[in-house]
Amino acid sequence: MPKFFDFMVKKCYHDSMSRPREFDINRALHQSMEMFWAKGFKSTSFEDLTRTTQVKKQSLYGVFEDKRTLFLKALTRYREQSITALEERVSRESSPLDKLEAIRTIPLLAYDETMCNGCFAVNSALEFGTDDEAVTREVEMMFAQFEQLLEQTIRSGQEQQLITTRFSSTELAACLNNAILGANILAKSGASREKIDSVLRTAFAVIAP
Amino acid sequence: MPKFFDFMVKKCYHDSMSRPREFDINRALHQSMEMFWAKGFKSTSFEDLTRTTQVKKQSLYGVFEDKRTLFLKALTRYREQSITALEERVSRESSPLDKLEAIRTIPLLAYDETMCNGCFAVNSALEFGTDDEAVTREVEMMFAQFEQLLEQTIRSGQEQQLITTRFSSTELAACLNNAILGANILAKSGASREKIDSVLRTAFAVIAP
DNA sequence: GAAGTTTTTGACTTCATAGTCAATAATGGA
DNA sequence: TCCATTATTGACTATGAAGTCAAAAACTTC
Repeated sequence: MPKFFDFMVKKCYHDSMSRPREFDINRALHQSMEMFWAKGFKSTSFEDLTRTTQVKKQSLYGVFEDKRTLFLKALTRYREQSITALEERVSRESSPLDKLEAIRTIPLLAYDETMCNGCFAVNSALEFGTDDEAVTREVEMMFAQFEQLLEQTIRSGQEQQLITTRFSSTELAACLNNAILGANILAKSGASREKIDSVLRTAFAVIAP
Repeated sequence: MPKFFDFMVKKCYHDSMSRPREFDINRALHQSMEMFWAKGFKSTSFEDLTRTTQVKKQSLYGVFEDKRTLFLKALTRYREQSITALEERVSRESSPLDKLEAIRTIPLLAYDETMCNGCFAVNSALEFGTDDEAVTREVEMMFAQFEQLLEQTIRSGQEQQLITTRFSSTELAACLNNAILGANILAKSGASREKIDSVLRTAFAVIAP
C-alpha cells in the first residue's frame, strides 16, 4: 500500500493514535471567554490566557489558530450560550408581560458576577467598531436574535391588548433592545444596580399602558 | 540684587523670555482628542499623536505630562464643548417638545462625520470600565450634565401636559439618556442612520402621549 | 554679543507581547 | 519493540510602544 494512502487513513483516524491532548478544549475555551469578556481583546495578553487556562502557549496555538481566532470562538460561544439561556428562561413564562419581565431582569440577575463586565458582545462591538468583519457579523447576529425574541413577545402582548399599539412590534423591540444596550454602558461605567434596575423598569413599563 | 530673587522674577515672567513654543497647544489638544475619539486610548500610539499633531515627542511630553494626562485633557475638552454646543442648541427652542427633538437629533446631525465613532465619553467608559478614577469621574460628569438638561426639559413638558406624568421627570430623563447611550452602541456596531433615527424616535415619542 | 532659559530633535532604553522553532515526551498501531 | 504522529515545553525572535536623555536651537534680557 503506497505511503500517501497510509497517511490518509491515519489522518482520518488521527484521534485514536499519537499522544492524546492533556487539556479540555471546551474548558480552555470557556476560561478564555471569561478572560476576554472581562478585559477585552487588546488588554488580554496571550500570557493571561495561558495562565488562566493552565495550558502552555504552543498547545493553545495548536488548537486555536491565533489570538484573534480564539477570541472569535469565544464570542460565538458566548452568543450561543446567552441566547439559549435566555430563550429557556423566557419559555418558562406564559404571559407576554411575564416574558418581558424575564427579559428585562436577565441582565440584573447576573449583575454581581458578570454584569459589571457588561455584555461581551456589546464590549466587542465597542472595541472593534466595524474593523473586523467576523466580529461585526457575530455581534449583529447576537443583537438580531435578541431583538427577534423581544419582537415575538411584544407582538403577542399587543394581540392581547397588554402593550401599546401606537408603535409596531418591531419598533418597540428595537427600542427595548436599545435600552438594554444602554444599560450595559451604565453598568460598565459604574452605575449602581438600583439605578440600572430603575432605568430598565421605566423603559419597559412605558410601553404597557 | 541676590540671585534667587532674580530667578523668581524671571520665573514669574517666563513667557516673555526664552524660546517660544512653535505649536498651538489648543490645536494639538483638539487633534489629539479626535485621534483618541476615533481609536480609543490603547489603540492610539504616541506616534499616532505626534504624526497627527505634527508635534515632536518631547514637545508633547513637555506640555502634557504623559499619554494618559493628554487623554484626560482631551476627554474634558470633549465634554465641555459637547455640553456647551448642546445647551446652545436647546436654548434656541422654546417649546419643550422642540427642545427634546433638538436633543434627540443632536447625535444624528453629526452621524456622518463623528457618530460612527460614537460618543467619546461612552467609548471611554467602555474602554476603561471603572479602572481609572479620573476617567470615571469625567464620564459621570458628562452623563450627569446631559441627564440634567433632559430632566429640566421633561419637567417643563410635564407642566404643560405635553409629556406623561406616569413617571417622574428624573426617571424619564434617565430613560432617555439611556436610550442615547444605546444608540451609540448601535452606531459603533455599524447600524444605519435610519435604524438609529427610528429607534430614538420611538424612544422619545413613547413618553409623549 | 553673552548668559540663561525653554523648546526642539533624534537617538536611546526598557518593556510587553504575538508568534515561531526545535527538541522532547507520550501515545497507538504494526 | 519500533515507528509515525501529535502534544508539550521552554527558549527564541521580532515588533511596537512608552518614556528618557542629552545635545542643539531659538529666544529674551542684560
